[in-house]
Amino acid sequence: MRSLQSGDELDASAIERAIFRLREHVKTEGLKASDVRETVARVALGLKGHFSVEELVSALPSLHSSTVYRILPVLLEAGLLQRAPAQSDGQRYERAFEREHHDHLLCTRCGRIIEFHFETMQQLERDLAQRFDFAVTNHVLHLYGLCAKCQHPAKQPVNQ
Amino acid sequence: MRSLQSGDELDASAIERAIFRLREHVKTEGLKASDVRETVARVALGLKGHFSVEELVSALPSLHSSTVYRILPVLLEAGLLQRAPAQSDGQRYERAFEREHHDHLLCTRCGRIIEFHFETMQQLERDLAQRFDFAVTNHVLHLYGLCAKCQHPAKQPVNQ
DNA sequence: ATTGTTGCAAAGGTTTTGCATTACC
DNA sequence: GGTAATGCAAAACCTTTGCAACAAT
Repeated sequence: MRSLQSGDELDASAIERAIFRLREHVKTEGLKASDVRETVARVALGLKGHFSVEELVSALPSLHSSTVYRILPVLLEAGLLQRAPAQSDGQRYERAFEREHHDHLLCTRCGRIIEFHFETMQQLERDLAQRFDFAVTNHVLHLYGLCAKCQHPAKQPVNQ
Repeated sequence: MRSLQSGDELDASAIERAIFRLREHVKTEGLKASDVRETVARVALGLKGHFSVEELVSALPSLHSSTVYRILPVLLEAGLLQRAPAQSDGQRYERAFEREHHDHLLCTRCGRIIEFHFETMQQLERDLAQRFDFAVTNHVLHLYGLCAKCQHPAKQPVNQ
C-alpha cells in the first residue's frame, strides 16, 4: 500500500498528449473534431482533485451546462477523466489521464479524502477471474471512517 | 475469498431483533416511536436483494413516497439497511441487518451482480489504521468488468 | 450534402421541503 | 402541551432531450 498525492498537475506536454488521445478517440468513434470539446478537456484536466460538474461549468463561463454534460461522457470514454466519489451536489470527476489507479479513504465527519494505492487488488482481480470467470476492467474502493484529526477531537476542531 | 448468496431471507425472529434495534436507535436519537416507521422497516427487510426506492414505495401502497424518503435515513443509521450500487433509476438499498459485509462484482454489459466476501479487506483496514491513523468503519468495493456469459458471447446471448 | 455539435429552453426523474394535521411522550 | 411524524403539494435538484442554428467532413 502506498499513499498518493492528488494535487499533482499536468504539465503542458501532458495536456497535449491528452488532447492527442482525445482526437484519436474522437476519430475512432466517428465523431467530428470540436474546439469546444478540446477546451472542456483542457480546463477539466487543469482542475485539481475531485470536481463537480458545476465547478467545471463555472470554469467555462462561455459554455452552456448541457454542452458540458454532453462532452463529459466522451472525456470519460477517452480515458481523460474518471468518476470520483459523488457528493450531495451530484456526480464528481477527476483526472484519469497519465495517473495511476487509486482508492479513496473518506472521513465521514470532516469530509477529508485520502488517496492511496492498494497493490493487493491486482491479486484479487486474478482470483476473481479464476473463481467467477469474471474479467475485471476497473474497480471502485471507498473506505469510510474517521481520519486522524476527527478521531482525536481534543487536538483539532471538527470540520477543518 | 468466498462467494455469497444475496437472497437469504430474514426469519420472523430476526425481523423482531431488527425492530428492537430500530427502537433502541430511535430512543438514542430522541425520536418518537412510530408504527409507520416500523412497517417500512419490516417491508424493506422483507425485500430480496437490491431494491429501488420506487420498489419499496410500491410495496407500501398506503404510504406517501416522501414519508419513505424520510424514513430511509433512519433505517440506514440504525444499521438495518445499507446503500447498494445505484442504477439509472436512482439510489438502491439492501438489507444490512444480520448480514455480513460483502463486495460486488458488476457486469458492465448485462448488469449481472455477483456478491462475494474478501477477507483480505480486514488486513487492509488494519494497515490503513496504522499508516494514516484512519479508523475504517465500512467500505464499498465494486469491481466492474465482464461476467462469464458476456465474455463468451458465442455460448450465450447478451442481456439475459 | 450530410452528419455531428452547440445553445437554449423545456422536460425528465429523483429527492427534498413547507405546511397543516395527526400521533406520540 | 410540546415535539416528532405524516400526507400532500410544490419546489429543488441534477441531468437529459428536442429543436434550430452552426460547424465539420
